[in-house]
Amino acid sequence: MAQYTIKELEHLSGIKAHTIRVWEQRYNILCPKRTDTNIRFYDDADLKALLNISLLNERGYKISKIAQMKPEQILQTVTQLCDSPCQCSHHVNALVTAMVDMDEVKFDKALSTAALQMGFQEVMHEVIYPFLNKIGILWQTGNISPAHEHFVSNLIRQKLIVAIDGQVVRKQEGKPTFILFLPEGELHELALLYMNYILRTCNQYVMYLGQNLPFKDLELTYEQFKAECLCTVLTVEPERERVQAYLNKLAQRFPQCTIYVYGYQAQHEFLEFPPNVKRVSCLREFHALFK
DNA sequence: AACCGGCAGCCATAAACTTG
DNA sequence: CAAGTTTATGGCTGCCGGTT
Repeated sequence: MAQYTIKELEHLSGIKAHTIRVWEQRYNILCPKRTDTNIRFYDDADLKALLNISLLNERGYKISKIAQMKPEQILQTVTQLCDSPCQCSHHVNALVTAMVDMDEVKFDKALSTAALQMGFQEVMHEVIYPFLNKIGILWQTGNISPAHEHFVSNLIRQKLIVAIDGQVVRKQEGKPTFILFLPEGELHELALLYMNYILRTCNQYVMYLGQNLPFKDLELTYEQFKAECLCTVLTVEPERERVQAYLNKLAQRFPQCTIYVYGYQAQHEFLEFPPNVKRVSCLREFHALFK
């Protein structure tokens, strides 16, 4: 069972650590265990309870009212609220809960109901991305196990692949070709898959080469198909110090291409983008380019 | 020993809300 | 609408464990 510090709870629930302490002191909301040195730590049950409370609080329920409610009552009210459409944060919370439970059915159900209510693209932008951001915070602190990471990324991957499958685009004369790839050592594929989906919905012709692609193979494919555009996502590779050199290498080796670069490593302020390399700072922006 | 970062606990205050 | 109440947030201080 996972353990969380008060800071991690703050990130996951959006409730400030200070406020969590005050609520505990005033209303006995959450009674965390303590270390020998009196530091609070929380378990999965605490996290789930707080996610529900934060949802009610967000919807205007006063904390004093919530504190008076019994746990079953809170659960019931949350369920009622979740039935009303167009509320994104509860979908995100549902995903976090399903993840800590490693409950595939629940996870799938959360994704499906969200998709039913708002459509797949909106779910990607409004639910899955906020969700990945939230747990990204946990990944950085090492509190999420690799098992959790695989669990969620595989399920989301499946959804994306099914969605992509439904978008067949034929090569036509005069239509540009996009090559999508991740650099060597890079395995974080979700964003690249989503770019694939976006391009196909915008009726663009895509060659998807996937993760961990050696530079040589990229060159070979390029030579063979003469693509007009390249797209890539830099999450951990290349490292901070080597990103600039990598961008320059791409620009120099593929001067005829427009190269779109997304991902954490592409967002650093100090980077200088060569004229044919475009920084993608969010995927909505990327989508807007091809509408 | 001096310093640092994170935390608990207390107090003050701003902002939102309720009541008469 | 003014006064009172509730709630969230920020400041401050001292404590603790770890580091230099």
